[in-house]
Amino acid sequence: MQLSVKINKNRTLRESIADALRDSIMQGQLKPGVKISEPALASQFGISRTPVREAFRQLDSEGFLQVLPRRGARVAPLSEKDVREFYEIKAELESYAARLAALRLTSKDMERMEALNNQMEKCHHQKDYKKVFNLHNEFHEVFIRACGNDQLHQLLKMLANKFQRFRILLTIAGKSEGSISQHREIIEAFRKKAADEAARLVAENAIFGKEVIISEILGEMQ
Amino acid sequence: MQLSVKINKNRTLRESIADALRDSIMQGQLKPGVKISEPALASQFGISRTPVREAFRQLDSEGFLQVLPRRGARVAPLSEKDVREFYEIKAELESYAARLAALRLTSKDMERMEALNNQMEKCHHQKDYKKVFNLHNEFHEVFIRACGNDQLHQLLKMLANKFQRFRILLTIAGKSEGSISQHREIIEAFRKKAADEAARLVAENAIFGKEVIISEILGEMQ
DNA sequence: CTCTTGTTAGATGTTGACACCCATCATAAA
DNA sequence: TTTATGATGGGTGTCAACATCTAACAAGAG
Repeated sequence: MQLSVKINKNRTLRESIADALRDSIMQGQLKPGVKISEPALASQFGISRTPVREAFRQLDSEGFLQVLPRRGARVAPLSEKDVREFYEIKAELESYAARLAALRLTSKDMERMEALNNQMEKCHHQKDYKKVFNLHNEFHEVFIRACGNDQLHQLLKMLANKFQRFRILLTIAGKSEGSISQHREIIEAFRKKAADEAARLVAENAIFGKEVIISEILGEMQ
Repeated sequence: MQLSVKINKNRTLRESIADALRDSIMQGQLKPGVKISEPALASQFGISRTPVREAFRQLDSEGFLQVLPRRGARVAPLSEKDVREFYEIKAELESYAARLAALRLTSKDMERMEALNNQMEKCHHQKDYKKVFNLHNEFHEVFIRACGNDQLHQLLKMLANKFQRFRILLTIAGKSEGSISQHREIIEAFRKKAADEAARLVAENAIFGKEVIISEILGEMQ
């Protein structure tokens, strides 16, 4: 495996390694179930095993790695059931965030969501899927942050990261038109300050993502 | 500080230390903001710093410790806002779990919830608050597990642990009557398979907990 | 007196070494 | 052939030592 680690003088080796591993898992370069060897990683970067081990511990708690005592670390596998459950949790939490945000979004927020969604559409047509994915995340982050519940924001971010490798399949497969039009409806509901409608639409958006992932992507993968 | 660590031959030192620290933080023996020294902990148990450091990493990701690079570890402080946000997230997720569980609870589950709640009442009168708290947790766990979403179950457990030191104040302060009668209503709704009603009651139960904590406990602490 | 600049003691980050454990494979018994 | 037993090679858990950094205090300049 090829990990790119930028060793910044101000940062800890553990931090650098953890970030590099997390990125690599999130982007799907490190496949689920793959075993990761401490000595190999350590020698690959010319460092000792200690910072590598500490990074493992951290990523284990974050759900990216599965570290079994005396058995080493593997990339945490995610089952179809896990993905389904994730989207259902996301639907609940994001729709709650939307309900709160509906009454708190500023006009600046609204402009930003609109701009992000338009950019998303443009990038989608240009087939710049990586960018589509990032814009998609930023769109959702606007109202999640605006809802005022910081822990909810943090929690959703953590979950989104953990399942990024699956979520990104949606945009890579060019299935973003649905989301883009759904986003327009969501913006419209926010504009009307229709909290319940916004909440419902956001939940539907998540469930829509689940359905597409399950039926069209995971179905084909095997 | 007095940590009790049972060093089991089959378990890793890191695991033992992490569990001991987590317990101590959850039970409020280690107060928020208190600095924890690696060398002190290590020498206290006659081990080296390495397993202690790894335990720190783990507890940091779990939200119990706040470890700043080159500045050491402190017990993560939780603000009143954090507690409020936690209960609101709990309300959303548990009510979702209740809605799903309403159609899946077995008669055995129902009997168990009833038995747990009755025991809770008995222990409450006997002022065995530690036991009340555990029974309370078990009660909620019944329908959270029955909902079928394992990740939701895991997530709620993690959140409950992280905020245990506050939640337990409720029962210690003898404020459990409200919950006990609310539990009866919840059981009744489950018996009728009234999913929406059960969901609403469970959410109200969480918000009730929030209100009591905020107004009667945190208010008095300063 | 306040702020800045060494200085120093203590803590954290990292290393290399060692003991122990686990998986694997070879050998032997059934 | 299949199962059981026991080497062995590699990996993991832990340690002690060293390097580096932080925080606290002392001394000096403004």
